[in-house]
Amino acid sequence: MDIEKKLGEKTKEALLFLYNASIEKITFEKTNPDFEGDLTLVVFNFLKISKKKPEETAAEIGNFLLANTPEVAGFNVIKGFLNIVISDAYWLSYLKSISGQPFINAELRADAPTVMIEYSSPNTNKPLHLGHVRNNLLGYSVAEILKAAGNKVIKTNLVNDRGIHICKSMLAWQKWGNGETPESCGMKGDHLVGKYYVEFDKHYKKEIEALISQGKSKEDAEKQAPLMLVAQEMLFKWEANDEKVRSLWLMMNNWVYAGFEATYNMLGVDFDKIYFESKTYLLGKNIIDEGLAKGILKRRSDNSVYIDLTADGLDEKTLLRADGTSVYMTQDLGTAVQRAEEEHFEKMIYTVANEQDYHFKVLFLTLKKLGYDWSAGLYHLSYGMVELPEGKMKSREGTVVDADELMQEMIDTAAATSKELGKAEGLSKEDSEKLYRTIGLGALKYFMLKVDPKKKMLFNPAESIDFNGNTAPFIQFNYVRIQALLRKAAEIPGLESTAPLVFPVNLMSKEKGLIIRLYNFNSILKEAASEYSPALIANYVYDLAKEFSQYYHDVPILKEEQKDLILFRLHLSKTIGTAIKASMKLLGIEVPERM
RNA sequence: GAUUCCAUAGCUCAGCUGGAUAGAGCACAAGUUUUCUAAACUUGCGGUCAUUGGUUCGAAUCCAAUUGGGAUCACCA
Repeated sequence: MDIEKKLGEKTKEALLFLYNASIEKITFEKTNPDFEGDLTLVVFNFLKISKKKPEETAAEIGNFLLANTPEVAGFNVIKGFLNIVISDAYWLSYLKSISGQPFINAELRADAPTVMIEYSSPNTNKPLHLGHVRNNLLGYSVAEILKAAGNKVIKTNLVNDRGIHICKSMLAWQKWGNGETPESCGMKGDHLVGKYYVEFDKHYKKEIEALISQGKSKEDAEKQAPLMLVAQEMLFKWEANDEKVRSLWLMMNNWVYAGFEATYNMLGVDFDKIYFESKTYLLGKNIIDEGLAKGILKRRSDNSVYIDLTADGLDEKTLLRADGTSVYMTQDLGTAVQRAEEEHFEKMIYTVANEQDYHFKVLFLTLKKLGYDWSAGLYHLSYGMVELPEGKMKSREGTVVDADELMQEMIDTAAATSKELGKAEGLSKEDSEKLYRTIGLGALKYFMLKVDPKKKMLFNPAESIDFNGNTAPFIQFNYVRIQALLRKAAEIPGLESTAPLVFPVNLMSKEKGLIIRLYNFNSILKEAASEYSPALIANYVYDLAKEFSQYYHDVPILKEEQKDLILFRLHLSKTIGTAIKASMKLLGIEVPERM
């Protein structure tokens, strides 16, 4: 049984017995490392019922717990803090109970809740950049965490494959591309299409400048620039199913998909279901009609349709233009309803940057007002943007950090560092390249996931991402040390023991600390799942690896003289290795066997 | 103007649901390897938790105001 739960119940008994009072909720904290003990009960809240001094109250409860709870080995009182020492026997029995168990139970109950999580959702007019990388890693990791916490997860991607931005790339390619293809120029398809998106912008800006110098306002110039007019015409043709435009669109989008696939593969993310906006952008209009019929939506005199959310502290939101065409919100309404009809889900998570907080507030509230019960399960996983030292990344100004380039740089750095340290000696070319990928991409993923998703994060291209300290390579390194120990142990004659493990009677403080960290895994996983925060897992696994690193440094394992102790320490190390690997998997990070 | 998010060491970040002397990593300084992989370990340096006020036995944490910064408030996506 969970030791905190048990102590909580015993404490309730103590309060009833000592002070004839019942308290609903008892919580314990980790004991401050400066004091002896494992769990601490703060008794200030109980002074009202005990009517005694803090020290006295704490001592009385401590004595009760000591007398009535076999797991409690002792206690000490400092001011209002009751520091409780849990017996080594309890921690050892806990370690025994998880022996050989996987840290994550993959088996799902038949009635496991279904969670749909949408992430990535790129535009198909340019390659992925660092902002997408955060989105992808976050979405993938949250999906893994939710799975591990016992949910059935459906990963989806809503690809924005139509719209004016795509037409801009198409038009520029048509005008200045000379028929070049990814094959002919050896460029990844998404990068090639992105090149023409930038090309469009370059010429477009010149046209605007020319118009402004002719005396037009900036606003008019942007609308009247010939290139923009042609791009818009292209969009109309696309919507009218014009054959030529459609086939150009299809060809260029396919280039992009091939490029994205390569990036996704390298990042290690995947999807169960991919939606395309070209197929969903017309959805939602019927919902508008229903909403109008119910009187929830209103029509303006110019025929446009809106919902009035001013009573909820938001604004009036237009849902259909005066000409009857949809806006972004319309198709988001439609897509949500379509998904709810296709799949039963308890939760649907949208992984989208926090610049769209307002959009999702409106979306969820509108669905609620339209009477969809399932809208209560919608959640916007709003994450902070990745910023550069000079501020926000801007694709058109070329200040973006390209995803493919960054990943390659990380792998190259990993390779250079590995060679420098002589870590890759004796590995085949294939194995060493796999190792560099594992380390380089691990460093990148950990760097992005260790930060609280809600907070914006800074990336400074001038400072390379670290491989030392609080990083994935450090965690991987400690996993590797454990595997090296286990390999060596297997070669030591006579060490292999088929007899049951003999656990020591007393634990070293580092050993106890490590077992307690293992014990904490489940509650951290639970919290990470309910907070949608891979950062909690990242911090956890770093702390575990760091504590192991200290243990490894201070305590002999294979060099220990007593065979029983060697086997015990190996067993503990192996269990820690399993926990590290499982935690890293939740972050989408692999661990190597040697490095 | 309205709404909203943020502010912790030189830098990047933990510290959520109020608890003991605010923690890591990087950087900087010094040390540790005939001993299981030194991408390591140890020690030192470094803080008015933006400011002010409030609630409380107790506030980095909750509330309010102020200052500074970001985002949003389109018949854009």
